[in-house]
Amino acid sequence: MTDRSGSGGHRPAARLSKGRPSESARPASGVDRVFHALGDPTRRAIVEKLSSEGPVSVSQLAAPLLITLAAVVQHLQVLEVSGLVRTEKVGRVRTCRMEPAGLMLIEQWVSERRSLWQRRFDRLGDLLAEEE
Amino acid sequence: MTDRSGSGGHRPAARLSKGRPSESARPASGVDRVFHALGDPTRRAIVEKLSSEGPVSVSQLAAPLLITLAAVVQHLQVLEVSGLVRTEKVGRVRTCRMEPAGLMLIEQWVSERRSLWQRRFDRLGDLLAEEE
DNA sequence: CTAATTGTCAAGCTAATACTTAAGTATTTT
DNA sequence: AAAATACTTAAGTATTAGCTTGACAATTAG
Repeated sequence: MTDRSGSGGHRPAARLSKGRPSESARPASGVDRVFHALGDPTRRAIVEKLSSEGPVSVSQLAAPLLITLAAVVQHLQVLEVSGLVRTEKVGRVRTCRMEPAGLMLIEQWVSERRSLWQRRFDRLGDLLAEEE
Repeated sequence: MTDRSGSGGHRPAARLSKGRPSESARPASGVDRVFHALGDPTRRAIVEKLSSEGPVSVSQLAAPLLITLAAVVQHLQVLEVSGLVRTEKVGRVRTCRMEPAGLMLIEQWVSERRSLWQRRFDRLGDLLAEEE
């Protein structure tokens, strides 16, 4: 999985229209995809199900969610592209499983936020100590 | 910050319309709000900026993002409700800062996913060992 | 072989959303 | 006091997206 942390490219050049801006021309990074994927409650529920109950079929995902197969397939597509889920079709059954590695980008991003913030916090502490 | 992990309540009763379902009547949990907030690249960029550069004003957030103040204010609202950001107005300037505690829900969620998955993985390992 | 099951794909529908503008308020500077 | 600055709020706009239906294909069961 290509690892391009950061939120680059979300701001295109000056826009000419008043409505919602269309998606950036810049390809989405790994982090973009993962956070986008988990930004939806249904998709989070899918990942949760796969982590706790293991590999299940598309139908088995759809049932408790009370949504159509087609809706599930759409979500799975997003999850697969993000690297959080892997699916495999054997016969007419597609089995879905969670990819734990997919969570690493999130952890890294959070970790980075923390350490950058901590660094600033510490610097402030030093400044205050200096003034005494 | 109320801590209600999990993705409950995203699936309402049988729907009567074909369009996108409207938001669940059930109140969004902390995790819902945090993931929803970070599901947007602009909001992630805001959090990144606050973590690395420290407290900045609304204007200072808007400038590099090349979006209007009003847009930033909308994003800040989402971020504040999620607990990731805190703002404070002194005079005419509103200063925004990152709340590191807001990241904990994410870490917990990811952590849970990992351990549940790992548990299943280990169980499978035991089964296979048993068969030999 | 037919019927049932599982999934796929395309198109449509409706709600959400990320931005804008415009008008206004409050504070600070000149 | 007037002008400039920083923000706020409401309403509008265009795009995205999460769901559905309908038609179809492939596999399995009877």
